[in-house]
Amino acid sequence: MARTQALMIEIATGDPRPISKQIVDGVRMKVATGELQLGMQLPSVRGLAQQLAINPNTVAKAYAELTSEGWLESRQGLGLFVAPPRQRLSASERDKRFDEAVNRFVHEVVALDIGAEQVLARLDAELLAFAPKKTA
Amino acid sequence: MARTQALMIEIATGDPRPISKQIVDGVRMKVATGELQLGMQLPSVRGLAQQLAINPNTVAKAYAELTSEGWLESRQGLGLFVAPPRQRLSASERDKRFDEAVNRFVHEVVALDIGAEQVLARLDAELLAFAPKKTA
Amino acid sequence: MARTQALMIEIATGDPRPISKQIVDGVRMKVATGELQLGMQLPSVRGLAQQLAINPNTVAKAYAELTSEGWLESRQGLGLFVAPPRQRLSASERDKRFDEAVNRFVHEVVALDIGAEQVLARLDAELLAFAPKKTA
Amino acid sequence: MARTQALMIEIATGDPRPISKQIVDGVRMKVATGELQLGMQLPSVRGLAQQLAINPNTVAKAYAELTSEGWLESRQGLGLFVAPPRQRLSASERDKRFDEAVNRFVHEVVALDIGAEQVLARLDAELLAFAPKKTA
DNA sequence: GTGGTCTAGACCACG
DNA sequence: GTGGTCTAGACCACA
Repeated sequence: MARTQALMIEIATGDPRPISKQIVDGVRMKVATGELQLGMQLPSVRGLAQQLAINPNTVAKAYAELTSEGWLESRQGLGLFVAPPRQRLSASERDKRFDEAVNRFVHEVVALDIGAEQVLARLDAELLAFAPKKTA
Repeated sequence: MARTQALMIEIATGDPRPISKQIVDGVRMKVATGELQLGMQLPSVRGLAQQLAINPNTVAKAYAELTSEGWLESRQGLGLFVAPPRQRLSASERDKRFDEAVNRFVHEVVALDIGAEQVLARLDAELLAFAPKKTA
Repeated sequence: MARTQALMIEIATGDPRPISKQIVDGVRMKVATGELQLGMQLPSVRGLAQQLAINPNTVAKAYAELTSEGWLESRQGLGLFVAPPRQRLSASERDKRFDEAVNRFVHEVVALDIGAEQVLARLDAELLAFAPKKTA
Repeated sequence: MARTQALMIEIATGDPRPISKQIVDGVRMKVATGELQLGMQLPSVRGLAQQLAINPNTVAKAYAELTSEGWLESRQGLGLFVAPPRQRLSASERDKRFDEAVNRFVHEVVALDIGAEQVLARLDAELLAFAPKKTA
């Protein structure tokens, strides 16, 4: 019950992020937006590796990270599934990471000399795209 | 007022960015905010390296990147100075980097499961702090 | 400053835990007991791998897990160091994991038909050995 | 009173233990606490497999392990029954498993940075709940 | 079939 | 020198 059709994860060769991180980000995104819902099965390590034409170990590494972060859970011999959401980080840790992310982003944007209005408008649009969260 | 007093750049050991990038970001930030103004001289490679207790090669590499990007210019035998503002990046390059920054930031925020309103409010405040740009 | 002498981590072939997990547990233990103190450098990936006669990737995997858990932090090109302690898990997550650990342990002990007094005495001794925490 | 009503063993999808081990642990627990008493019959392999919606092979494997450990005994053509209590494990085997369990538990608790007093108090309560052992 | 671990060896960025 | 990533291929436990 609850199988994924294809799970269109894309990896871009030009992307500076390592492949495994792209997979992690992609899956995390799809779970956050509800495209991947609670209990859904993910493509197999070997399957996704073949689909993306990369080494299975790379996929396994990404899945392992997602599992240790609590996004996925493995059922022995069956595969990996979207795990029930739970609060994994302490409030202080979340705040710290949020601060870091904001700082880095502001640095970059200021360095590019882009107006505040433009930045906010863009982010408003991007973030609203993630408003419809898990329907479960 | 053509000399810098100290150039308080800070290196954080916990920061995931390489040290050279921290320097580049820091200088770019200070130029963008006007803390480092046109014509001001930067600390010498050896001086800053000693002040930060890091390898001079690392400082040199950062300065080289800033120079090639047009933020600084070297005057033979005198040292490095803040360069006159010119179009440092092509429009397409700026857009590309902006897209990347936005993408990375959105990814991180989604991963932390922080609401769009909170993100926008925070960024609004942070960006306004940089409104008084270059006095040039 | 603050180098490790040898860091006697031991891996037992008879141990059912995978090698990388043994390393993770060992380091975590030494940090928790203060044997490895804040800012101390860990043996290099290649060095520890050679010392334990295992593959460097296995050490790297263990170190990566410890880093993502917040026990260690890497300084580019320099090595890995004990990170400042911070609260990484939410209270609810901690409680959940504690419950799981207690449950599993009680299951095992009951299955072995070992008296409660004996269990408590043993644990009392084991846990007190970790009383002298970080002197920093 | 030689028949079990249902044998409420529960399988948790999030549990890191393999399903077969969950069954073994569950049955061992129920025998140890006296919920399953001497001579009681266990549900059939197929029945339990259907009830838990898992592969019959998995149940068979768990029953085989329990039988080989002396918790259950099969009566040809009748089914599996709780075996009379005998020394199921040698003293050295018991000690070995106890050591392992203690070690694993201490590792986990240390990793969660939970105080010794809290751990002991909790275990004290949990273990006392199992004081009324086998009525046999 | 599934995921998990380990080995071996390569290449990269950083200092 | 340091850690980080990726590939290739092997072996294991589990269902």
